[in-house]
Amino acid sequence: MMTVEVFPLRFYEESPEIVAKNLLGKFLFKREDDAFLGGLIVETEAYYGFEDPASRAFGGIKNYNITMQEEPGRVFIYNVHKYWMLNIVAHGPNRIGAVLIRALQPTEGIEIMKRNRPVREITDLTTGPGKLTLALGIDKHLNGVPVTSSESQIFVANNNVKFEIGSSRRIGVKKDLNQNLRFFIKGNEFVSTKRE
DNA sequence: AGGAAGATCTACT
DNA sequence: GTAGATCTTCCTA
Repeated sequence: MMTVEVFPLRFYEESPEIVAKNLLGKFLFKREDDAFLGGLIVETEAYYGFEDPASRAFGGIKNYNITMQEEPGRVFIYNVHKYWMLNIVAHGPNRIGAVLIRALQPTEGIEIMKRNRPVREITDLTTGPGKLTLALGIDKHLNGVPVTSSESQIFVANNNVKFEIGSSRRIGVKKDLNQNLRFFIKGNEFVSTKRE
């Protein structure tokens, strides 16, 4: 693998919306023995705290969502409909928030990921929040792990690419806020849905 | 101990 | 476009 440049904690100490956009085009890697699984982040969604009816923190801090209000730059994982959702905690001081990783463009460990989640087309491998956690072998045990160190089992690394950012309402959300909080790389074929 | 909800996915029509 | 399957967690009793 190429040289790895991770981001410091302050990269994640911004509003979820800002971090959601800043994470696009960056690498996400998960360590698997001697191999790395992962790829480019091509689709994200921002979630806030008590004021966001779609947020896991809506209704109060509980055991299972406590990570959302703790230190930014850490993994926050919860379950929905049998699948694990991968988030990265992102918020200013004394706030609550996280960024949901919705889709990856696979670049590393593709063979292993295909074993974890057999598919015919590579465009089916990690093009959805539940799909990518299965392919990368991510579950609740990674909850709280910092993505700010390349020594972590899972981390985010820098990458310099140019692209246009598209946005839309969040996917699958019953009670959404009145603004676009889903962001994706325009024209990328690994975005989970064409909806804009 | 049981019921309900959910930021999903797949397979159909 | 929609129905149904499926799991983890929370709420009430």
